[in-house]
Amino acid sequence: MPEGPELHLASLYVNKMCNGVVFTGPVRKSEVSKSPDVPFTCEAYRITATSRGKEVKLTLTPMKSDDTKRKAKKGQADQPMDVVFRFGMSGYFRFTTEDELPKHAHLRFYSTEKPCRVLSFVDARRFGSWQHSGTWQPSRGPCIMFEYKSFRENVVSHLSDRAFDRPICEVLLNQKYFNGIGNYLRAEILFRLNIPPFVAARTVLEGLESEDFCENEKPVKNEIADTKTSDGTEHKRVKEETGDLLRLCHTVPLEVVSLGGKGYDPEKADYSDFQAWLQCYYVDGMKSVRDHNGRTMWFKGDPGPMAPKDSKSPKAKKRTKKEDDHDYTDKKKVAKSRSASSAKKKAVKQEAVTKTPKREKDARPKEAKSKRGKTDKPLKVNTARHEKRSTARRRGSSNAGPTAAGGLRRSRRVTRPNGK
DNA sequence: CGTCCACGTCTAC
DNA sequence: TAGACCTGGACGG
Repeated sequence: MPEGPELHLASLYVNKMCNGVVFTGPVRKSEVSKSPDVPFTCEAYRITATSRGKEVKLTLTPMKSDDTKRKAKKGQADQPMDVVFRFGMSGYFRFTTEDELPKHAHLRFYSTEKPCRVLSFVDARRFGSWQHSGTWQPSRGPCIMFEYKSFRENVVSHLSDRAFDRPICEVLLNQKYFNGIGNYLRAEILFRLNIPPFVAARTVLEGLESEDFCENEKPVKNEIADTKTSDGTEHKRVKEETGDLLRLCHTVPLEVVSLGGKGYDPEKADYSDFQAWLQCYYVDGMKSVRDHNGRTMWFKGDPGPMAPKDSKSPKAKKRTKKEDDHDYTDKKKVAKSRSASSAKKKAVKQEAVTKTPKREKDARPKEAKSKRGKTDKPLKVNTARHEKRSTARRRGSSNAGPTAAGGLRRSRRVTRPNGK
């Protein structure tokens, strides 16, 4: 989930769910988490949230009480504390009753409610992190959504930075300049402007002004015009996006925010709106290649001059040694055995804490290129009916597969929503 | 069962 | 510029 829009939706979720709720006691961390303990405990405090780019900050505010004046009990906080979170690949917040704690709830805030409810930072992969008494990470630039003006100025005034020597698609992931842009957003943004992903960033950006002169232009609705070409293939022509690249880095993420909860609230695990919103990322018919950092770049048309020279011979990687395979990752599937009886301590299977070494990569280059004429597949499969994503599922280039941002599991939509 | 893939950083050679 | 860090879902055999 986590790109700028999801982090912001997470902050809205926290503010909505925790409005009026009183929290109490210490902040609790899971056994397996490597992030720092949060040294905060208070009889009664409130929680509010804000977001900036790809970070969310929770503010824990002690409530006034008689105790406060009487010099609260030792250890009790009387000053607010900020905890800054980064979501990694799988982080999110959930507010549930105590007995419905989600799996992987690594940091928890307990309310004073009767059936106690808990605000949890949930993160299955644990790539996320938090820092107490924190501030926004200094190395990250202004938020693309809510600090638009300074975001623009920061980019435009630093175009001489060597960072802009790289392909635009890779620079868009540089959080020092594009705090909030992630893998699906870079694809959607470049796609809207038809910018080849592997063109030098400076080339694409030079000439843009610090000021956004489009700001007041009415957002011309993107018209979609279906046209038939000689070969009978149906094409959809996207009519002019308003604004330059930097403006789209601001408006496109905001479109996701406006989609609402669907994008975030895992509760209603309904990502259909989000899926329908995607025009390029993981969309059937689009191309994809690994960028120089091993991340999949989705695009249409020309990849651009700086495209990876197919260099990475993924296959050359060969098997990784076999020797070490003894991961003692005791997989005790949570046998939902409802041993309601006493001892609840050990019952809670902990995530493996073994330090077992060597496991394979996450983003490792894979098969590449497989040029294929556009021949078959006139991408107009609305006939469907039972249509199980039966479509070819070649990786490395040219098209989709399952699972993606926001959980784009299952079949991919093949036709644009507004395409007729 | 095993392999591949995933919305992102981090640090170490 | 590679790995490291993780879990789990989709798929293939």
